[in-house]
Amino acid sequence: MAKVLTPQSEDFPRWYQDVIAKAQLAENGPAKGQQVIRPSGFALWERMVDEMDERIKETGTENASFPLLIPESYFKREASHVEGFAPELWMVTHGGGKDLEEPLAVRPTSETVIGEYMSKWVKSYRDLPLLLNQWCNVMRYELRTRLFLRSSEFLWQEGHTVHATYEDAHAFTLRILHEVYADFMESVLALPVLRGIKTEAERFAGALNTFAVEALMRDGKALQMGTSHELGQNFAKAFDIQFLGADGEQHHGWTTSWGTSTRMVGGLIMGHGDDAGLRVPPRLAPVQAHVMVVKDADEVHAAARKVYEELKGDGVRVKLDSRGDVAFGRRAVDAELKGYPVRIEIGPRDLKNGEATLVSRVEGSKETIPLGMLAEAVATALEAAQQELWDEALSYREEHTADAASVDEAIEAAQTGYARLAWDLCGTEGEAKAAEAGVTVRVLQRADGSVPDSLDEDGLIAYLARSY
RNA sequence: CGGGUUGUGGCGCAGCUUGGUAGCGCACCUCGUUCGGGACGAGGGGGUCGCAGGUUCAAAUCCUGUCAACCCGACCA
Repeated sequence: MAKVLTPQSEDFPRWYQDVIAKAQLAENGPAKGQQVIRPSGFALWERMVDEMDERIKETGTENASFPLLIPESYFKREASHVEGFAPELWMVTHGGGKDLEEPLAVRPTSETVIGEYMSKWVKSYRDLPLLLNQWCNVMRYELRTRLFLRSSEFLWQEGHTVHATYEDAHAFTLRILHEVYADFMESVLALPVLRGIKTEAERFAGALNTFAVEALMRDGKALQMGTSHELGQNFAKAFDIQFLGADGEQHHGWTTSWGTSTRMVGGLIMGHGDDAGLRVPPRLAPVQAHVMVVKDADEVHAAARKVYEELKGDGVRVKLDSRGDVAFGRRAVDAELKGYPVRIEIGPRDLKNGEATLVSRVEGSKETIPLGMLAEAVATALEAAQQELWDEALSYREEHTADAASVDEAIEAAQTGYARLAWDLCGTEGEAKAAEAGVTVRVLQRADGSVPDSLDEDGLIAYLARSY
């Protein structure tokens, strides 16, 4: 097999850049920190959007769209929010050739504009809960950028809700974390995630609590894949989101916000990719089966077309590669770079025996299958690939999680993965010390692995790691 | 803000010391032979050498200035 990429073991960041370039996923934009997402990369994102949107709607949340430009004054209404985001804001100061009376911020997140409208729309407890989501782009000024992981503009989904009580808001924050985010990442992306609560240092600006899901990449570094915040009444007070309760009194609402972004594409690449390129789990894959004409001959084209139609009819996302002017090896390497889960090679040799060759990207295996049994074999292979990716990622995480008895031990263990350390033995001082060594507390969990309701609980366990 | 490095076809680079017709690999185009793991041959297209000025018969090359990017440090989180 030709060496197409820098091996992961040699230089992981270089490997990451290589895959993105060679699989034609994305490239840098004209200005610093921008990214251009190419069709191959965007197809992955579109599939994520489809799956996520379905789960979001399942919670009763509806999609809407709010303005890209937000009056600067809105940001100033919530003190810690503006403080947290000020360094990352892009401001628009001119329009129509004139100075604007009030600068407009390019949204880095939309709590403030949406809060303004929630205030208008919520009058009665009967209006609650108000469950909104928008798919959009946001901009944050960034110095150190990496494609998909950190860029000055990115695509995401941001949910914003108002509830009548703390309990309802809290439960919804966790419902999103479990039923939308963790479920999508584990069952579709085949990436096991740690669910937990963020420390004060890592909390969203203006939130009461931030919950997150974290995945471990194949270089032992963690990646925050999604966050869900309970905002308490902070934004409700800043934006006057009040409702008349059944008791006849005015009450401030309890709000939440939650988001996932194109960063998940980076997580997919680094969570499953190998030295031959991407490995895309079948449930996500924009192309699940790649039907490849091996030899440029009429009967081969006809047979491949037939297989393509049959699989398509079965609901498989299938792509027919009938290019006769590109050598087999190059086409095979391309398919591996892009991580298509299964490939069906059809050539004269196969046809003579009434067979096709089924190649699994994940396992690297090849087997010949009678044409009549191909549909069934493809379905089986897709299921196996999904399971195999999950199993690999899970055992990788297990092998790269170590218990530590002190901050120093945790820093040491975090060089290769997660370090588990009793939060009592760490604390904010230990967290600061670890941060100096490039190690951060990713999430806190209860001893039984469940998600704490707040940081006040006793006996919490910290997961420390290096991270992106 | 300080120190360092680098700017040459789309990408990666050589050429600069010692001025003299801008080159190489990949990619791209055409034709042919190929096509079961990044094919081969022949031919071809594409570059104001970051920008400005200077020295010289002649500057990618020497000199001055300038801009930009990257790395290290500091600052911030």
